[in-house]
Amino acid sequence: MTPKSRTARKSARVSADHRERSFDVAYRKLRELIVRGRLAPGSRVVEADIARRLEISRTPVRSALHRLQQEGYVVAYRTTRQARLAVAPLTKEDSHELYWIVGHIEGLAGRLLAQQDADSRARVVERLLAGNAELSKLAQSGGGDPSRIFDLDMGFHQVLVDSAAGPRLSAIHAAIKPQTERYWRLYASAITDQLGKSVEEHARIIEAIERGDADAAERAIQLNWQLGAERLARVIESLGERGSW
Amino acid sequence: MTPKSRTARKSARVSADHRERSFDVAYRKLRELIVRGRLAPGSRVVEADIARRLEISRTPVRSALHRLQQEGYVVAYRTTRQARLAVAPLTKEDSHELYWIVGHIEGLAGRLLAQQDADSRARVVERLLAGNAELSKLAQSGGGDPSRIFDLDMGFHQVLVDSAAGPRLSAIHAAIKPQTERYWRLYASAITDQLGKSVEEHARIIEAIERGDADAAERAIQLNWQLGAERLARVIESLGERGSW
DNA sequence: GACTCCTTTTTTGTATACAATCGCGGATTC
DNA sequence: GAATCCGCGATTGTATACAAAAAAGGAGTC
Repeated sequence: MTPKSRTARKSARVSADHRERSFDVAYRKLRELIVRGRLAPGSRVVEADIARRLEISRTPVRSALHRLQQEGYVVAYRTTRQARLAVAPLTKEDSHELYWIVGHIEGLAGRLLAQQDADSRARVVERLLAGNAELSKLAQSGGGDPSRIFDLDMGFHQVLVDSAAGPRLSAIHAAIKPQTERYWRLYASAITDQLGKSVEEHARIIEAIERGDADAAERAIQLNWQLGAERLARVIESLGERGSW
Repeated sequence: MTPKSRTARKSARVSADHRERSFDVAYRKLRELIVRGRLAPGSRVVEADIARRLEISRTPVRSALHRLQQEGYVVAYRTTRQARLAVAPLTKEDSHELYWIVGHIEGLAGRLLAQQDADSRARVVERLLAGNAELSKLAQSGGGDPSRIFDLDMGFHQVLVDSAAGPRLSAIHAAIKPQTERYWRLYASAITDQLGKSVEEHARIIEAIERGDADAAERAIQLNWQLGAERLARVIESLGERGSW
């Protein structure tokens, strides 16, 4: 019964014949569970449990877990012949490494973007300005729900990468960047307080891209993430590590 | 018969009870086949074929292929419900993106290294100097077999990463860096001609690390890879793309 | 009570069966 | 001859059975 009774397939979507591979479903759902914190940092991950929970067999779950492990959402301990997996803990050291890596990856994308021709840059700059203006509004009004802020910030960085990065850079960014959301969520309230600073940093990024200054663009993006890591570290320091175990 | 007759296991290594998971064996062997060019760039990769060739079942082969795909050794086309895999082609654009990414990843490691205390740095510098001296000797004598040169160069970069990078940075580097070997091998003769330049660039990296100048160290490492990409691009230009299809 | 040894249970890794999908070639039609 | 459709072999994705390994528990000993 567990793995979706096979006869009941005709009842699936008729029009959008768009059946996703269970592998992808498992990956997406698991990643979401981890990022949203519904799977606690440090907690064991057992293939059979996940399979039951998602109502699929262990096979696609295993594939998804392998990928999540390689990307860093899940870590293995006792890595002898049989691996035991756990949700990656959230620590100050890890957040530091993670933010610096993302800063460098995105910084490289920004460099490539700043090297594009003026027309392409202008189109991107327009979109970046629009997004950052929204953020600025929320920063000044003080309120605004965290998830909206997060979406806007994510959009900003996504535009950077999408408009300049090649397949490799995009893939690395797509694999790593979402992990910053785990830290963001954990300390959301404290971070959104300092939203104004981030908006200001974004403005400098946009300026550098607009005038086609690749070095400056890269440095500005790195600085944004570097300062973000410092802000996060201070919050972690004052609140204590919530997710190490 | 194909998947290793199960009864014949007692005959395996008696002392070193170190049975590697077939998953890991498959990953290692496949990666080696691709890097050494024994699986041609652009050629189809069929699970069952690999399984037969390695004398294991499709299950571990699939796991290995998933990982290789995520790392970029293998690419998927027709990515609808059924993926079809092929060995990643070697192109000028890809080499450019790859080298820049590696330069940034290693550059970050170099930055961290330059920030360590003077004692740690001195120990690392010593190892780097030794390796680079060997390279310099080979560069001046002109001869020297390419694989020795490659090993020395790889060792140099490996020391950089191992002595400073955290788990995430190390993992990314370990996944991506070996792919540069594919390009190296393809144009080995032309590259080794210019070995002297690379040795000189390494020397600047070592200097920066020695005096603890993080910015300079990072820039020097990036420059080494950036110039490497340019040297490679010139060679590809003159010889034509050998592995695109 | 702490330790060791052994048994039982849980969990992972591998092989294999089967179903869904894809791709290619050949037959058919105009 | 070119285009279209059909059907069959090739290939991938999923489920499941089983074996190896690790962990958990329990009896016995000191």
